[in-house]
Amino acid sequence: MADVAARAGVSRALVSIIFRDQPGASKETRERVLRVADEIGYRPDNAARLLARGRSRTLGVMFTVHQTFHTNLIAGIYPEAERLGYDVLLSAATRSRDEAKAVEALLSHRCEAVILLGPDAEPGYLDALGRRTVAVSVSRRVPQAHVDFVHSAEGKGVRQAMDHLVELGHRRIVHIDGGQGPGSADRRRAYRAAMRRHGLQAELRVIPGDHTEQSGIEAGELLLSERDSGRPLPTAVLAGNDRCAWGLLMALTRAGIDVPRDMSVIGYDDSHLSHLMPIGLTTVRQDAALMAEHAVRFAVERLEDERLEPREAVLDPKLVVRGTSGPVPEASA
Amino acid sequence: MADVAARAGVSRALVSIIFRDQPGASKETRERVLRVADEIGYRPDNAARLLARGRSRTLGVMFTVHQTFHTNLIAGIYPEAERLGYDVLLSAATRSRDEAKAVEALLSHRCEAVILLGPDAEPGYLDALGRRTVAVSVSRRVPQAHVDFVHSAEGKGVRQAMDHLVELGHRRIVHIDGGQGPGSADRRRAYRAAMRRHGLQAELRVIPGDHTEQSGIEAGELLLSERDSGRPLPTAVLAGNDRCAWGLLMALTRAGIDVPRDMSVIGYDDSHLSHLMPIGLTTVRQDAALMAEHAVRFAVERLEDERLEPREAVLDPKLVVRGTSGPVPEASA
DNA sequence: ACGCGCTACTAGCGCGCTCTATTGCGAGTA
DNA sequence: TACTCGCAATAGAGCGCGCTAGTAGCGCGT
Repeated sequence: MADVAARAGVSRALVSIIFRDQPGASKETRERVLRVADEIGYRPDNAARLLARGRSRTLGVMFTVHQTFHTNLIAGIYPEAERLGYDVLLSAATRSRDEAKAVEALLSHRCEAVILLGPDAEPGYLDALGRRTVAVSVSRRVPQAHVDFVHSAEGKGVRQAMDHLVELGHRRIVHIDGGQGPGSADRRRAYRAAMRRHGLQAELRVIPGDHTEQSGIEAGELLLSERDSGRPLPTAVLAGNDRCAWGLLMALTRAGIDVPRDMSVIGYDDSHLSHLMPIGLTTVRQDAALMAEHAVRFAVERLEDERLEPREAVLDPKLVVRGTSGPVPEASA
Repeated sequence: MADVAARAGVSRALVSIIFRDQPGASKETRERVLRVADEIGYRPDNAARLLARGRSRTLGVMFTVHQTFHTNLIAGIYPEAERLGYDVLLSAATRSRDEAKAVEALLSHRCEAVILLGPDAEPGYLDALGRRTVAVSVSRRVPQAHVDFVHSAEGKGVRQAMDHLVELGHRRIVHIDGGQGPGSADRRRAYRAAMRRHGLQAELRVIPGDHTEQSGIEAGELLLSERDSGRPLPTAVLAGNDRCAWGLLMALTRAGIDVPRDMSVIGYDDSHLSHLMPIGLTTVRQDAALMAEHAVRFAVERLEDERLEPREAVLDPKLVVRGTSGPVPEASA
């Protein structure tokens, strides 16, 4: 920076002003300085900036490798952060690197706030973290922790999906559970409520699973083996998420079950998987871009007004009807 | 830090020494300082450290959202970097944020080197970047650029896969291409060479595609529609990668084609997708952990010895035989 | 008595930048 | 002429740390 100043015949302070796009420099000087900087390849050093500013204007994002939905969120976080003048730093939690470690890395790089994508940490940790810094939890609600929450109204999404299936004449509707995954508890509860509301409590059935393709495959194999021993297949399945639905479809297709003719399948997330099958997966869309936008806004607003208390955003998901849901099979109608 | 020093009754310098785990402080003082620091919640500020040190000991990693293989690499980068005493910062390229932008973010945060996972940028840019800083390209080879390369011997992997298929009696082997994707050109070339070597040049066929499930589905539909107009199906397909293989399997299974009875399918990457089908996907494993390790080592070694020239690591991939490859169908034998 | 080497600790500069306060200067006003 | 005003530009402190060059104290041998 000093070099640039010397070469352009101005003070370092003026160079600083120019690189911060602040008023206080004439057009000509501005251009000259920028040109000189370009010539000698000068680029402002962020670390020093942060240090001098006291504020880093940087948001940290903790995510989990292998979670497809997280990548959608990340894609949505960048533009919103940029719009609000914040920088974004990413840190991944992996098998050998737990969430706390990923968060520490962010904090030590002076992130002013952390956005946690589907955190799996215990409530006590989240609460402590939320009191030490501004934290936002996406996709996971932990009411007792001092952090913002952004998630979708799981209940509403499930209800829409269930209403859709019932309207198509389905009665034997099974739910494959998402286990400990974010939102699963709410989805399970909403499934149960919907079954009761439609007078189908006798048909209610939850198959344990998790948010992986593997659990969909296993659930499918379970259902198929049951069919072989006489129990009728359900006419519709509400999967815990898209990956699970995808695994289920795999198992069904292999067994010659035609979806949606013989069975309807509904996923959850509207991830990129949904578009893969030629017929498309009927699923519940969680608007990742909107969730990301809220998460960033919550963080930034709390940073800029310390008195603000953590808030909660519950976004409405939307049923996206594609090819894997259809009327109930003739035989069962 | 000054607070800690005051509270512990020592100088700032000593606190600094203790937090850097350097010799020069007695056991008792060390413990006392650490205890005090813990009490007032002090944690060293990385940004200031970097600034003062001149060296950041931080590696930047640019990756692309939605690339499953990248997440495996990331998981492998962390432990190796930690082992060598380096910190890791992640920056994602998305639809609205190109690679250059992601790299700039890393550089402005004082990363000493950047590791580019499957970069898609043009050679000129890579070369310029490689001269400005230490850069490592993983999965993509751009010989004319001044950067290290880590990739796997695509040719060897393809050859193993082809030998495996030929040994099983296959002759009509089609390759679905990976388009511009990293490694595709080599894989395509190796496929051609293998076909010729086995005297199958007459059967040689490359279907254009890319590294997505969608392209696998489309290729599958193409093959099926050709069958309907009389052209026999290939007995085996070598897909551009696992995602493509997965899409192909989807299309085939839907059409009642049994894999591997009617057709063999081989993927590439050994991503987590490979384990999803009950029978498992025969694929070529690229050892992500090993690639990550090499990438980190290349970067670090070049950082610590400026005279070092960029190097290239070509890792041997390994064919993993699972359930989607089998002997050629009776009728075609 | 002296120097010597060792450990435990400290003073204080500087990393590259931001920011507040201040100066210089030409134009507008009374 | 004397003044205020506004703009362009600058001086200089300081952000939180690392690091070099020290100092103080102590046991040792001569």
